[in-house]
Amino acid sequence: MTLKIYNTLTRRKETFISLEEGRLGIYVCGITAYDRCHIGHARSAVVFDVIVRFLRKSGFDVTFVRNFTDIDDKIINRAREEGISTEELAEREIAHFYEDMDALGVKRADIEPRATQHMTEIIALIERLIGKGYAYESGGDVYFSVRKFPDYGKLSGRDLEQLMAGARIMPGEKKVDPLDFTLWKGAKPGEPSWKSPWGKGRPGWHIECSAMSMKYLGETFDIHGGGLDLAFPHHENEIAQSEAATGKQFVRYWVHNGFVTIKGEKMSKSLGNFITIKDILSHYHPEALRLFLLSKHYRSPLDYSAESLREATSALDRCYKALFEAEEIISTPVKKQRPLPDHVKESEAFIKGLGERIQEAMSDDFNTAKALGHLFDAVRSLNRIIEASRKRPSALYREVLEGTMKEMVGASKLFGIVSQRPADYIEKRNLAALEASGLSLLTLKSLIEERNQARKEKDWTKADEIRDSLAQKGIVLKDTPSGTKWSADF
RNA sequence: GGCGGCGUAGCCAAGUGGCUAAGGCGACGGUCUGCAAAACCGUUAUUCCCCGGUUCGAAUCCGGGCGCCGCCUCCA
Repeated sequence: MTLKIYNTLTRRKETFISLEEGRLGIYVCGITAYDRCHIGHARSAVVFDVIVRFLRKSGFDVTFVRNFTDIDDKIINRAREEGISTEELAEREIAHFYEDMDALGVKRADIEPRATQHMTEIIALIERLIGKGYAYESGGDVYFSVRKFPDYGKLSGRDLEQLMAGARIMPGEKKVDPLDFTLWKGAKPGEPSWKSPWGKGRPGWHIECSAMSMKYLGETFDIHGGGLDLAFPHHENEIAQSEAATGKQFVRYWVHNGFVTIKGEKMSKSLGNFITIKDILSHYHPEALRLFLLSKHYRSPLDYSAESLREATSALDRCYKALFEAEEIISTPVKKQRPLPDHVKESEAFIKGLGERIQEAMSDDFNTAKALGHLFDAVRSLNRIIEASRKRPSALYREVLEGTMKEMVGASKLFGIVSQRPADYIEKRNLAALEASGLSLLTLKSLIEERNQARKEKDWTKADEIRDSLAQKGIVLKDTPSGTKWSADF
């Protein structure tokens, strides 16, 4: 199946062809380690996590690189505010990042390079640019001469004259041209610094990504990703640095994810309207967050609200509930070998095609929203099979349910959802509800017993009173043929 | 101001020239139930922001409006 990817560079959906057959390299800009991650970071992480899973599932041998920026102005300022070293701060925030990513089920990249561990490569790249006349040293700083790189602006679609209008030379900068950007910053007293041919200093933000991506993936590689806000100037500058140095195309496909907004506005550190991953996960299941983040196409803006997370939770519940019911039926012995109705066979065949439909949707520029729609179609079909097996049990359902469940759980792996055992998911929710209700399991059971006694005596008023009072505490009762069951209010 | 994107049901969201406009959340009716819950079945956009145009045919392409958002400064 051909894979189509929207390439920011060409502004078109293109057929993806890897540089080397069966293998590909992907580099995604990681975080600057100075603060906790918010949902915007979660979106980027989850989107590329799913993209990498999909590429691997499609048969590619993927090398996935995601960096950490562990030295820059923000880190220096924040460390100073907190009275700790930049290393301590970066170390702490990288640990926080892993904590969040592990909770979210985002897999580690194959290589996770840090800027401070690649000074040799960074300095070598800057020297190469100076040697070729694309960069110049000025009073301990090194700058890139934007005007010497004719392709500048090709990614973000701007020309130099437009950029001139907004360009300024900040106090303390020693640029020749306001458009030029920093490759190396001379150290001010008290700042962390590394030795270089231009004196002590530290790298600019853009050069580290060029140096590290090319080190691990080669001078030309397949995919470079990141948030849409990085397209300009960060990625534009990466192209300029890398292509000026090598004379080769830097990246073949540029993939940018859209923003998470809140009340329609971009969520960002600078606006202060962000919600951290940690905060969200204290209220919602990590898989509900993943489902929410994947519910819309990765390039579109995605508006966060508590309501949207609740909806995602309901949708996730729907998946788990269906699988849980299916497991229950499987574990209930049935002797009769009644033949299965045609509609059950149709549903079974339909579910068996799920993986293929998801593959197709994902092959069209990673259309997770469409793919998830297919998953929910399968949930409905599974529920139909469950319904039928409840009406007319047959031992033959066992194999049907096992096969369809396996297909659905297997397909969901791509999205990193439904990864728990359904019984565990349901039980965890139920126990949480029980705890929140303030009742003990014993009390709850005796209340259910009391109600069933009332039901036997057809004292509906009393039975309903008990049920209503439990419902108010978040415990829902269901009277099923196999007895009364309690659960959280899903 | 320059560049880019978006506007599909009550809400979220796929679909970007032709089969009944996916799916989720919610609401309503039915089956089940003592009544419920869950699940299933059905209903919930004769129409895709508005106005023109191209076409045998447009939510989808083109032109013009209106509205919203992003980038142009650090930001996933």
